[in-house]
Amino acid sequence: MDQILDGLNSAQRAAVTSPAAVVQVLAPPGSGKTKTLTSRVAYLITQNGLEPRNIVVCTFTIKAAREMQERIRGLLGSDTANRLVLGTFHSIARRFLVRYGSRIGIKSNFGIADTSDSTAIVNRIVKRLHLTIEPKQARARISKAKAQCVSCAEFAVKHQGANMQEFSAVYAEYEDHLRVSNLLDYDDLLLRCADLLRRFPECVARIEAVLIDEFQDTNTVQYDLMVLLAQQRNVVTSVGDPDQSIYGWRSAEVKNLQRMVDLWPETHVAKLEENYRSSALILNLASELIQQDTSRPAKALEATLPMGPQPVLRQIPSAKIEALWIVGEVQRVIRRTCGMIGLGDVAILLRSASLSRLVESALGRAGVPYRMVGGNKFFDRIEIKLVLDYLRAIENSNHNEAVARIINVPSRKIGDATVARLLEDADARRLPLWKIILEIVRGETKVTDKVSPQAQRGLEAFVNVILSARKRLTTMSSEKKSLADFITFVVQKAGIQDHLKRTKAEDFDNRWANVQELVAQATDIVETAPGESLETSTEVIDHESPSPFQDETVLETALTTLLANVALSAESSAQASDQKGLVTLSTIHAAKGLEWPIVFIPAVVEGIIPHSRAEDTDEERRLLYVAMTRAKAFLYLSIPSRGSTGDATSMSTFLSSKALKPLLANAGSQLGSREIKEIALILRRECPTERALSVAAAAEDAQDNRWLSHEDESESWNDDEDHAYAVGHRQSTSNGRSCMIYQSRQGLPDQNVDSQYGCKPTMMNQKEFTSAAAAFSTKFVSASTLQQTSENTPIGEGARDRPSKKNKSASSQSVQSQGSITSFFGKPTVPTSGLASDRPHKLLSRAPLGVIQNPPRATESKRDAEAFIESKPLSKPITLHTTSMQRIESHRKTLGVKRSFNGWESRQHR
DNA sequence: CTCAAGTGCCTTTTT
DNA sequence: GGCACTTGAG
Repeated sequence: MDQILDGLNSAQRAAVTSPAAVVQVLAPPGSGKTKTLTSRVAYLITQNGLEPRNIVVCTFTIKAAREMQERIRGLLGSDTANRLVLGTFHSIARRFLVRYGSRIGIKSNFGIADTSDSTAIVNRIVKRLHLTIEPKQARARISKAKAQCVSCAEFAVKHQGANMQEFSAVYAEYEDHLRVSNLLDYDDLLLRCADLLRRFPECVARIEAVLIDEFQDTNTVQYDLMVLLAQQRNVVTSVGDPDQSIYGWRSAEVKNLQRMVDLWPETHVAKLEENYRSSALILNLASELIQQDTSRPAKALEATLPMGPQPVLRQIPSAKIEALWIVGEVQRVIRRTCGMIGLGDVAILLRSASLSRLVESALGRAGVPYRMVGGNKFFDRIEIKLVLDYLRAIENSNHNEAVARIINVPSRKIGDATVARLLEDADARRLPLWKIILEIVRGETKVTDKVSPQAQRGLEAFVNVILSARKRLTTMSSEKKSLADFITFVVQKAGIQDHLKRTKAEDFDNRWANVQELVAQATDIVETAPGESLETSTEVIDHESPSPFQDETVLETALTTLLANVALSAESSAQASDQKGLVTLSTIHAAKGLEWPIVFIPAVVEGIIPHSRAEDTDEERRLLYVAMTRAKAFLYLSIPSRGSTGDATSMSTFLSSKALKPLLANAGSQLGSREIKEIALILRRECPTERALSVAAAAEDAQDNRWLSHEDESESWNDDEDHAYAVGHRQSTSNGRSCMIYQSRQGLPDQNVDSQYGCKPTMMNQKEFTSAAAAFSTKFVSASTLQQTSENTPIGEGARDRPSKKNKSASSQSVQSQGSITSFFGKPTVPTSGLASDRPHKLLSRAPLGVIQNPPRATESKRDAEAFIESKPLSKPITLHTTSMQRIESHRKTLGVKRSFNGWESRQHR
């Protein structure tokens, strides 16, 4: 008991120990929301004697679910934690449907249609009905209707316009298609579960308490679901904060907070008002920001931590330099704090996943390992999708979308035209695609007008793959390893390895490694989704109804669970851990509920935050508020004057308020030892010794390594331009002079280099170049070495000798060791994979290397650089080229960036 | 005619 | 990376 209440403040304690059946906790950022919720769970179990397996805990993300489980494990031990019914709304709903769905006509082995499936279905319907509406919009609208519990019949009645008639037709067709295919989409999981619980309350007869995290993000179905789950005892605890409502676009209803109080008038509303996460200055800024929303009720949020370093708002010439600056600042803070702060303490939070590219590139360049959260997932990689689609087709052959996607992958000479005809036929006859294919292969249909002989052979091969896999599925032993074995079998039978070799030659190693990783983790993914208790403790739940999986082999059940967990984006526990010491890149949405000592928010610019397509400005502001309040000690906002496309931008209106100005510094703190001590206090970490700090400070000053390198070897290779060039700009560390390096494709001095940096480029041959380099007492890699390196390093080689960032090939290492400036030329993979493989490095062989000597203090460029570093406005913006994904990939390869199940690191999306 | 491969456009946020 | 569209090979 003491252990549960220990370390809670009075408000938290009041909420945790409240005798009221219904408790609504209003918990602003950093006020101990999770702590309160987990303590409440513990309290209900130990004090009120509730059974763990009769308690439902709903979160919105897998991450939150896992975190919750960890915390409860810490309080009550694994046994108890594992017995809770804990997970995302969707996963809990799925579990109920698997168990009891048969009562409302849902087969227990239903599949889950993900967004791409839904889109494909709607697409085909729209085409088939020759409608004019936009499929994507239609899909979004269906999802919205479902989230608000509007069935298609209701919708048709409510909306009578011509456009709406079309839409209702699509809605109806869509529902029909899902039903026929034995599929449920994300909204169905919730909707049908609510349906089930409404009609068969006995399914939740045993539920003694329901706890909801991030309650402000519930939509109508989820709210209904909460009420229905709790209908037996009406014991509910919700935790939320209207200020952090950022899912309005997903039909979240903040007014559910009020609905809850209206429904249960005895609700005890508990307000938490003390923040334990962020420094006082960060909190000041965030509060000031959120108060711009005048419709919002005033609210107290008190800082409990010292002031800390002032939050920074940085104006930066371009998005590219912004990325470089972020990396530089990360490294500076880490150096200055002598290891008190590490890479794992850093998060870069983005409004949209697509903003990550430049940052990734800069991190990659600097050799900083990172991981990504949000955005596209591991499971969205094309090769993973492929394997999963095979598995889905095997598990449920009615899954038209999966079948259609794999039918000609690897190529079986079945073209798009054939597939389209087959699909059309399937739709017309209301039969699954698979049945049509079977008919053709078995010769039951005359096909000459539909399918060419070669396509016929292809179909036969395809059917063979699926059928033999299915046979295997029902006959294979059901030992622990068998799921992995089964997937391996499917991959072999389908010829996926060869297919990847053929189509993804340059990246085969990576792709194949991904497939193998999926195989390796399959069992883990099935087993480690938190709180599978509804399934595992079947004996206790339900005596009268037989196990839904009665007719299936263990292996089939495992496969079904694997696919469901994948669709609900579970990650294996192995992937979830093992990510310490990496910088985190995340969307702001995915960062909710998390915290880091250092937070960067790039591109706080009109059009991005608030997003140009956002409908609700206040929600965009709350988004920025959520992002800011993730920070414990350091908060950096930045605004590039030019976006990645080079067009001018303006500061976000959220920041232009006069009230915010005095709260923001324009450059990072100097980090004197007094400040660092305060930071140690904020982070509750041990402060480095005075001595260590002064050594670090001295080293920093002596090194005076604050030059930003604008060098950009790979990005500047741009065939579309007359002057593909690369520019380096760095102060030599040993003699204090600065120099510039450039490389021109034509071997001509480059006008851009000239005007941008305000100094004359000097052309040199290789020999002159080398001696010029020596004059800077820095060794340069020679052009010939470079060429050799490139040739000796086959494309894709970097991937083979992973893991870890130390996997730079030997040649690269020797180059790197020659001095700081060589890192510019020193990465063999840059020329190697930056260029198309069929023209091996001809640009390089033609290009002379040059050094431009830059007389100390004389040039505009130097003033620019200095001004930038001293954070005075630049006299002239420096434009650099935009980057491309391919090149980022090559950086990642060079670095051996960790693959992450939850990563963008490869952003293929199907 | 069919299919494969290439080009040029676009890309908010998530279960 | 997806999608619509074009081009070239068989």
